[in-house]
Amino acid sequence: MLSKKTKYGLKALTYLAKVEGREPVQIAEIAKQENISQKFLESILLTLRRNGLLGSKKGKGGGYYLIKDPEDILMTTVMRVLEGPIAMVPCVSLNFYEKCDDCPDEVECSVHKLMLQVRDSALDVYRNNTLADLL
Amino acid sequence: MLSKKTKYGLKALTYLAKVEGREPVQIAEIAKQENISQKFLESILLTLRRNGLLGSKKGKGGGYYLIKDPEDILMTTVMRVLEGPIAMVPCVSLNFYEKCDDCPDEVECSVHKLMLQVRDSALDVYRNNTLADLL
DNA sequence: GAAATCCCTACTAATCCGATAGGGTAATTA
DNA sequence: TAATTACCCTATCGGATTAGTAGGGATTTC
Repeated sequence: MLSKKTKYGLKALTYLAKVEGREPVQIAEIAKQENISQKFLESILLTLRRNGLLGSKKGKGGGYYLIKDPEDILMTTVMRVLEGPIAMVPCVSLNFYEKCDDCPDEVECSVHKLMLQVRDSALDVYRNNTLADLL
Repeated sequence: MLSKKTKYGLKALTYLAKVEGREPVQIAEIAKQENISQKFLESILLTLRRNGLLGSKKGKGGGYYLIKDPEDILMTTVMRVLEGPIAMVPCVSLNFYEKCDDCPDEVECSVHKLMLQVRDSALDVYRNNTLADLL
């Protein structure tokens, strides 16, 4: 299951991508328009900012804004930041690899074989979609 | 993340597919060979049986066995039985569809757009893999 | 009829998720 | 420079889920 964190994060990014110019948008506005708990959204936008996807401006007229063009924001990045590993098992993860403690032989493992294909197909989708493609 | 339930279930199916003839195999044997908690595995094999993927035989010399040829066991079926919906969000699920309670317009929703592609690519993998392909 | 084995229910410890609460800090504007 | 606005950060919590445990049937075969 996709976490609400990721779902809300994606919606917020989409919302910001639609904004004219690059005007900062307040958390409260996004939360209201997208039906998201404001405090929860706050923490999500914060992690997006920490990971270089958003910029923020404090004080009156402040808010969050996209730091790059929507065309340059890959879903691979977004998903890794919000959802974590793309692979369904650590033993087929590119960025979060971990050996299984059971499973003596990775090459022979049926789970490994299957999940490798699933990972590749998901990666394929994420690599071929930027934020701009979702508008 | 893939649940251990699914992981163990897949391993058990693979194990049974490798067995000569269609001799019943005891839970204890599979559990030991594949490093799985026996009681936990028991409940998994039970759901596989209830869903028509395995047969069982009681009494001495009993155990579990494949009820169909490995070539005829699709991963789509296995995944749905063990892991549940293939889609990451209910609003793009074929067999477990549910409308989002937020989200006024599904067609405009960026999450929907992206997850639809992910579902299709995963389905593609599962439809093109039978148990026989994983041996 | 005894042994082997499947079958079923209930419980639990640990973890994660989504959300809430509350206050601190920095920047803008009057 | 003071008030306001809005971001920033920490802590906490209820509920759901997961992975596993325990214990005891019920059935079949030898």
